[in-house]
Amino acid sequence: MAERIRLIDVAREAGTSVSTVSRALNGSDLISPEVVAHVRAVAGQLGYRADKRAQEFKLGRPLTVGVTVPDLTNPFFSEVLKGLNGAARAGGYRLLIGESSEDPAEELRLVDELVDYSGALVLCSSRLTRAGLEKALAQPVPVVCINRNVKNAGVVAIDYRAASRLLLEHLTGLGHRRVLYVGGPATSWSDGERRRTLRRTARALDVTLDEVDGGWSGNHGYDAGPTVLHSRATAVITFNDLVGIGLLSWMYDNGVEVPSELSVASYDDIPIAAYSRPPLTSLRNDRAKLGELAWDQLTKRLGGADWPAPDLLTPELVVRASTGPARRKARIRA
Amino acid sequence: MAERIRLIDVAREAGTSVSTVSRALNGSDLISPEVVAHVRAVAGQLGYRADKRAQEFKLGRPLTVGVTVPDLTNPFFSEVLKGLNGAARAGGYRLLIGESSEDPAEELRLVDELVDYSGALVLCSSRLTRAGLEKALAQPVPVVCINRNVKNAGVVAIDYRAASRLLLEHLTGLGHRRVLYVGGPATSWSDGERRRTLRRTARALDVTLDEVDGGWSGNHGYDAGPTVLHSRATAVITFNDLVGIGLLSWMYDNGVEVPSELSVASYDDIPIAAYSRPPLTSLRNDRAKLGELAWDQLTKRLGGADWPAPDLLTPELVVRASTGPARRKARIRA
DNA sequence: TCCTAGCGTGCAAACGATTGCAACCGATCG
DNA sequence: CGATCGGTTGCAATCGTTTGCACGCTAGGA
Repeated sequence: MAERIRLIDVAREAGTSVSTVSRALNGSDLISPEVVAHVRAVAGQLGYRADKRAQEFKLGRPLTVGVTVPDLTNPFFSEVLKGLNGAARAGGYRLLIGESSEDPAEELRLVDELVDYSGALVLCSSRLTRAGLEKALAQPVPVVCINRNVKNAGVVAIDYRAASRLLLEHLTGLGHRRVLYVGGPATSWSDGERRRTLRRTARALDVTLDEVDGGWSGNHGYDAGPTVLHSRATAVITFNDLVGIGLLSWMYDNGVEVPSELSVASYDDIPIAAYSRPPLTSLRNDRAKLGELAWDQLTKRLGGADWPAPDLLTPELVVRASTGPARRKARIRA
Repeated sequence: MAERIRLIDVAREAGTSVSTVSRALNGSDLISPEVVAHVRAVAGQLGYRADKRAQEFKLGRPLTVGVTVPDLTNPFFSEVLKGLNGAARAGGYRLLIGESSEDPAEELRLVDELVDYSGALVLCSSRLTRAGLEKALAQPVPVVCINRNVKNAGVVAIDYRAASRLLLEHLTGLGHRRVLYVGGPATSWSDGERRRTLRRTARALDVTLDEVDGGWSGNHGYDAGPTVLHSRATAVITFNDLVGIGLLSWMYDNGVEVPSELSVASYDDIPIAAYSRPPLTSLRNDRAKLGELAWDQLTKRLGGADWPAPDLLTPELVVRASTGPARRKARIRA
């Protein structure tokens, strides 16, 4: 916890002015090589480190990106953060992270706070209301939305149309004609997209699609067990893998064989999807890439360009043991 | 993306000086109530928002806590972050998060960078070498270590002595006399603690303890499958749940019945531990609390006090279906 | 009526860096 | 030998805010 060495300390020690030291350290060509060497030496010896905050303050824009996520503990968001963090760091930026706990009001507060420190904002699966989003976009910094489609902002999202098609075609290929979707949080744009695209594709494939509300966690999936059991569907698609794994667990606990009695498939393919029993059929998407693309859009925009077209990431279906041929008849139990 | 309103703009509009505006807005008692009201009104009307960075710059210490974690996608760390984030925000601080990717050199670089912006540092399960840690502690900001014991720093950790005892007593209670520990990353202090306390407790309980190296992910656990199978242990303790679930998966794929042929238990009890097949016996610890305690230590220290004594969190054993009575004879196969 | 006390307000310095501009130096050229 | 020029260097302003200090005004007491 030593005292901080400032520019002026180096200057005094080197017998020059602060401006000379600043220029020498920043590689200006207006300074004679000997002086540069000398100053560098002195600075090194004193252990001088520029006060980044003062630097950025003087220079203007903060080299910080504010990010909001609904839930830090959700692997989906962790990986997006990982990708974004890596890209931003490579670009000399840092991440200021805020967690909204799935609460739109809290997210709005976060945005308000983050913008004070950030030169740009990334809203990850924003749960904001439309009005809230408007407010966020009115902030004096560029905003990128991940998994939410908005005008006048950068947009990076998963191609849910392709995703839903992959899922439903896989299931129809196995003979399923009646599919149940266990949904996510009502505030989630991507849940809406999943529903919209599923409905549309179901119609095209002549599949009957039912929907029930769920949530975003394993518990939500577990709790949906009874409802799923009493539905007439032979296959279930869950909002995400956490819900899917929770549902599998309920099925196991209640003696329902997967996939012989019921097929389960899901979105996201988080790492543990491969380790559930049975391993979960899911849609792999490159979440880290989502973060990287968000950063790309941001740099373009910060570079003065207009917002690029939305980046859509096409997922890939990973078929595992949780899906299989449809059983012949509806099971009636309990 | 409108122009920023500064203090001077408000002053001009209100017909006073910047100092008056500043004082009025900050609630100084040196200003007459009418002026305060007027200034407040004007500021509100103009939509003035203080430039936090300028403010903090002037005021000194940054209201930011730098945090390092080995891996953002590990649920353990996500939850610690969640707790820390909540506590810090409540205290008016923000989190600047860095991910070291389990790499000590990268962690050192991160520390170096984070101190430029932070008034305090939290190292979460630091993978730093001893020398690296020395350097980190030499930084001009207070440092708290989570799950790593260091002098001259705040320390918050899980009580591994209690943890290992709970695990081994549970297993010996089921008749196991030979236990294998599948270890974590070599750079992990907590892996060292797990080993140390397991050995010690094993000696006390007259249990034979073998050890093999593993890692921190599901893949590491899966890969350890063959080694585990060929060992003479009837029960396995894994470094964490991810490793444990990976191992369970290998056992399943290779027809080894858990727990009848082999018991598996682990540390941490992350949410999905309850949803593995079979559900994993594990040690529940309040990870969010780790983050909160780290913040508590920090505030005390920032308040001028010395570092408090280390906080030790005692975990609780959650017995699930992955552990059962020891089989009678060593299985010899393959 | 004059002095003083005290409240309210504004000026200016400060935080630590960057940078435009002016000044100064020696050397070169006319 | 003096003017000029190119190459270095330092002075001072600046970013947006807070705050010590001094100043002016009003009111109250002598």
